[in-house]
Amino acid sequence: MNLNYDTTVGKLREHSDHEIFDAFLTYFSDYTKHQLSTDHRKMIRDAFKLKKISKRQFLLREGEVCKYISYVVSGALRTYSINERGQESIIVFALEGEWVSDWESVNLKTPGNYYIDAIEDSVVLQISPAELLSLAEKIPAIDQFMHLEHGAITITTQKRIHSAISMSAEERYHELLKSHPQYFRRFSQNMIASYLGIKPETLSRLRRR
Amino acid sequence: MNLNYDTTVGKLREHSDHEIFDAFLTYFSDYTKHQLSTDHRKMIRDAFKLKKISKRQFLLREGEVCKYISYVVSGALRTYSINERGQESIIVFALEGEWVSDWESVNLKTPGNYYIDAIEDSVVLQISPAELLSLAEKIPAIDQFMHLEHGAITITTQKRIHSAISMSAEERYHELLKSHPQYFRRFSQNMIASYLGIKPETLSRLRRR
DNA sequence: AGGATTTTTTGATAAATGTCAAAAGATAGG
DNA sequence: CCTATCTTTTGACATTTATCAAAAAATCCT
Repeated sequence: MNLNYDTTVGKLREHSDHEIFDAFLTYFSDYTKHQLSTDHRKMIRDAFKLKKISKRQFLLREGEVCKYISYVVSGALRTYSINERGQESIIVFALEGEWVSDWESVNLKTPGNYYIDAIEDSVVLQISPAELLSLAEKIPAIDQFMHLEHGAITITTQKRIHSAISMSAEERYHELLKSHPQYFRRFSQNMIASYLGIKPETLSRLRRR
Repeated sequence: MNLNYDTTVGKLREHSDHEIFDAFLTYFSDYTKHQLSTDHRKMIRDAFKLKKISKRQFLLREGEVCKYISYVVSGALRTYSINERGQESIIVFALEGEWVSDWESVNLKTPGNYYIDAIEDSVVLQISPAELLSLAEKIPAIDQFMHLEHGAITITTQKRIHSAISMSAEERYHELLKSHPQYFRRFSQNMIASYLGIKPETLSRLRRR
């Protein structure tokens, strides 16, 4: 469906596909403290689809049914919506080591309301929820990994909801500075504002203080 | 630690503990389409602790380490925080069939920032995350149940974040009316306002239109 | 039922944030 | 290196939401 940018984007050639999968497998066998048999490693390799996307390329558009959950190997992506007035709101940033998807669309198989695109040239590993569940049934490490990941995602979202409903724009800004200083290095202020749910002008004024 | 209100709250006597567990087991063997062996049913019964709490009683206070994940059998609870200015913000409502916990505290075993209390007389089934994981390892139905529940929770929180950062108070109010009309029947406007992240006065004014 | 308590509404005003327009500054690509 | 484009800042003003106080309405308790 999307072009494969391998041939045009030099940076994406830095690591071979083999090295990427290897790093991924090592990462999460460490994470779960399970040994992975050669057999299991092969099953995992076969189940995930490696995808390289360049800056501004889309993984998903509004109205499409989201087919995959994507693990970010490198780079940065965002999930965002655009409302009737043309206003963009960034729901999540996904950096290396994080998962991204339109969770409603991918679970319910309904057309989604979100766009997902790459903020930087990125590499992701994609898998459908059904395949992931089936892997989890066969490979305990994957099963455990999913439980752990879910726990981590739930913590993050609980915090985000808390800050969105209980803090002023200024407090949210300061909290984000503390909790995610990387965001300010990697993303434009327009994007930070959109993530905080405020206008770029407001963010600019908060910063002046 | 907490008093058991069985003897004082008539309403809580409507169902015997046995009936409650039975309904719970049936509910989720239906949900997961797995048959539960007598053995597995017993293991689940033993792992979950039934707790009856009356209106305004706390399941968790700020500063405590949250020990349990609670499945709401009947009634309604809320998770909320109180900031420096004494301002209450409701992070989630949990009705029958939903799970409630301070996810950060319970997963990281750190003192939490939230209160959890009962809005109505309620019955919950409690289990520690460690025990739940260990059950999941032994009982496929539980394992599958957790994966499904996590999926559902992720959908809900994604929606909540979206509405919190991309909508005005008025839009959030109308959305909540559509998505959760039960809330308006069961909870005071003070609580609805706190859930929407606005003042009760503002909610009252939105309603007038 | 009746008084106490809590919740909801209303009004006047203040504070926070948004809107629109334009300038200044930064960045990307030829 | 220069121009076109995009991002950030600033200003004037509009709108939304909060704050504080008090009245009205609903609910709780005995």
